[in-house]
Amino acid sequence: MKRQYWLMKSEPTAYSINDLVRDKVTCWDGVRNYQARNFMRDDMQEGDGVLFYHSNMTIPCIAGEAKVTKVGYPDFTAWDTEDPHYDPKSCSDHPTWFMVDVQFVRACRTVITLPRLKEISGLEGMEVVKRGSRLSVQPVSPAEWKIIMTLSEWRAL
DNA sequence: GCCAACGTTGGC
DNA sequence: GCCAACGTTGGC
Repeated sequence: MKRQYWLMKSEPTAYSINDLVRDKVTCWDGVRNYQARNFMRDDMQEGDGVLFYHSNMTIPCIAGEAKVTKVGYPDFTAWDTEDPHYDPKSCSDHPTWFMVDVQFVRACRTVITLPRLKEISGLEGMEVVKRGSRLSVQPVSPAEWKIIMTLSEWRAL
């Protein structure tokens, strides 16, 4: 299948691009929204591009690029009663929640802020620039991806 | 810290 | 199946 692109939100206090630099690969656990779950479970393919987005900070921003290295599989943190995202409705023989693995690709030399994204012609349709957008995993069109790749210098590590 | 927007829950 | 109440997300 043709390569697809995504934007994935993380609160940097919980998990930041620097954490991904350190870990190289991480499982994207803790998503508890059906629409976001469906993207991870049904649509994401190995090699897909990911924009790593820092949400819930003073100035939200795209902070780096990652790629999908493992397609959707059950989010086992949902079965862990100690986990903050524990969900008693999910059981291991019929999991409710799914996650993917993502691998660090490169970081923005200077992050691409949300206010800036809103000013860029061609990005008006992006989910993340829309008011009230809460979806934490969202598709990005090839055209949008291409534009965003020109908006920062990218630092491979 | 506030609050608008949104998703989920549960009573009916 | 409707919808009010509630909890959460996330920009500001």
